[in-house]
Amino acid sequence: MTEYLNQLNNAQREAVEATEGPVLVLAGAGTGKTKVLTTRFAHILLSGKAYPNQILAVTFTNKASKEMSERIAHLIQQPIEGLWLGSFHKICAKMLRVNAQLVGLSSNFTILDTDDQLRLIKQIIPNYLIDIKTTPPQLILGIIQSWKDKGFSYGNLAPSEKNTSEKVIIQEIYHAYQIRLQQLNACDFGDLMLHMMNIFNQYPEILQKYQRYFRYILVDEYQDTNTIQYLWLRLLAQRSGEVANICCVGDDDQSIYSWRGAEIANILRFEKDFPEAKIIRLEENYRSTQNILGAASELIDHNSERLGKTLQAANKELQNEKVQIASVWDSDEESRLICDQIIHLQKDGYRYGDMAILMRTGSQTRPFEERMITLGLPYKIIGGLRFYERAEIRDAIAYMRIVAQPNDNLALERIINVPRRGVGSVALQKIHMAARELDIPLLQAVDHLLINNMLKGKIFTELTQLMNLLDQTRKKIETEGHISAIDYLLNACGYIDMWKQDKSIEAAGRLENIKELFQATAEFPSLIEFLEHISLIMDNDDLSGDDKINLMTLHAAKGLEFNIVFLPGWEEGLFPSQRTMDESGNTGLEEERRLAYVGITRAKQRLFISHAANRQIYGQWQSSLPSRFIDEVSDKYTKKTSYIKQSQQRSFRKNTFSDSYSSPKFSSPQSQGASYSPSKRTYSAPQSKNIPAGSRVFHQKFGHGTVLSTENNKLEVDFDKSDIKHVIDSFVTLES
DNA sequence: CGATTAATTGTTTTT
DNA sequence: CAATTAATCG
Repeated sequence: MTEYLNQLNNAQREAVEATEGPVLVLAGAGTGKTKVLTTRFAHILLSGKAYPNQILAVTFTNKASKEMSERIAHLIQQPIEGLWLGSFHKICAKMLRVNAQLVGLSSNFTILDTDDQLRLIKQIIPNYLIDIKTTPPQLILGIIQSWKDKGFSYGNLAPSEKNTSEKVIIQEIYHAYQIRLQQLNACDFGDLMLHMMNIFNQYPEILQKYQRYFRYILVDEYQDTNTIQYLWLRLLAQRSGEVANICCVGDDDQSIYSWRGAEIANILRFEKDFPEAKIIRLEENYRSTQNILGAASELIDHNSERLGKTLQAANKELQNEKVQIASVWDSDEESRLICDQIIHLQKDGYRYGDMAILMRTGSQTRPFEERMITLGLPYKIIGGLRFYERAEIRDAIAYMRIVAQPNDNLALERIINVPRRGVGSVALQKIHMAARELDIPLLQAVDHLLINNMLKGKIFTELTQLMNLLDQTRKKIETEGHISAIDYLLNACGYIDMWKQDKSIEAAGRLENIKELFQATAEFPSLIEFLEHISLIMDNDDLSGDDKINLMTLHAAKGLEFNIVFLPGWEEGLFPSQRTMDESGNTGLEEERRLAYVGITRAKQRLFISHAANRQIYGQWQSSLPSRFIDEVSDKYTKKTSYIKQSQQRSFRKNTFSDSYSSPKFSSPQSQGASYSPSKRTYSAPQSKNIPAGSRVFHQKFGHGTVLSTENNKLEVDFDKSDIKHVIDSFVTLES
């Protein structure tokens, strides 16, 4: 029965068994944080201390909560339902659906995405005396967002927050914005938390209900909680006259979201809020080799504001393998070097899926993508442009929204002229006027204008057709289900055709994405439930699975681990980012350093860091110095190699980073399967084929071109929109 | 109204 | 340099 406890070390076991009272677990990288959380959850259940729905477990990402629920189900040997397990926002949304009327919303409120928020702000701004040049809508939205993160409604803004004349005006915009949201029966991400906080404060009986309900509270990634999340947790945990059973797990060295309002101070404040709190440190690292861990520790030691931990490596393998640090001439050399190394390691038996390239910014993926396409290496980009943020997906979702909720004005605005229906700003203005005069939603206003013959010609026919289509779709949902109804709508309204006729390279990928969206829809019983789901979710990154090299930002890599990790672009200005240092000075620098620490500690066996002396920024070549982080790690754990001379002399050779490693030799099969789609941005090598010189071919990345010559499976192609390039034949399709 | 063209502006990081 | 946005013309 308690078999699962034997799998833990002493500190872990202590953290699991200390179920009563407040507990703070300081869990270093790779010390089994998730294991502790899930085992603790299972332990509470299996020892009969609480029912599944009496435990509140908050994580930061949906991905993390998904993993947690899977692992818990595995531990207790049965699937569990009705859990209060999810991201802060998801749990707040769940609570708010029940209590919506208390803040003037009905329970089917919409959750707006950034796009909608911005559109709303832009509509409001003209009524206020504010210069869009100096304070763009983005900035205004950002300030409102940060106020929400700190728990300020427009009415109770702290005086210190309105220290400039602009901010006083923005406060008024904030007010107007909230009024508009209420009219739309909508709220934004920040509101999910803020509304619940206000409800808790205004209606103590509701707060008490939840306090009594949740007998145990578990919090993951505690170092990344922002002020309002902290206040929310504290309200739920601090019952009067009782000691709360709250357990927070975090690592102050891995706090990398302060730009989003996260407060490391929360983790330091824990002891003050819960004086009798038990603090448990997990310091035994099961992930990385000693050299990797040593380098990480040395680096993070340069930070001053930390609680301090000493990580011990449990892994005694590969002791001679040092962290490789390479200097190269430019970013092209860098991607070449890393890709060569990847090929090498793959031949030595490592899987592509065990390797990752982690970088500071999303745009750094480009040179790697290009290199990998030419070499035929399979890769996938995790994060990047989020699936649900793509234009075609948002359009399709807007159609679903207007079907599900006819008064969703923002959705209508998005699709009313997509595909083109001749509705421009003038016609839209007319609809807006009618809606305002009669105090009705936009869709009704359209109806009104149509009935009274106030729209002419093309617009009249097109909009009449659209309105009929929407009605038909709503009926079809009843008879045929939402999937075929939506499918019908998108085809009949010409949206699908619009992309079919689009001759740009991305169009095919976009259609594929819409197909994928339908698949996702199918997993939900109703349209409403699907829409609720997507407004909160971001996890389209089906991590495991295919054997592909992982490309992602350092932020996206948090919580993951890989056998082989490459960290390119360690240059002053890029990493640490100049912008962060300008904006937040030393605090910013320390956060960058934590980001570097997160990057290093992702690696289990081998770690490669590199910097280029020259890099293209805004199309301009700029020379840059090695990152200061490189100097902060001593030779004890690292081996530095410069490739600069060779590369300049163009006598660059393969077998690059290290020639001294040894690993098992066995061939692993080349992965095959899915094809390259530009918007999904994953890629694997297809079968090779015979293409004679002179053929016209199409390349997913470079477009159309003529084959000049062939050599084995390599083609020399003169691309119409680009210059002559060498590509592998399997990346190209033959045209008639 | 919409399509073409000129100008400008920017690259963190995400629930 | 590319991608988005504003401006202009048809």
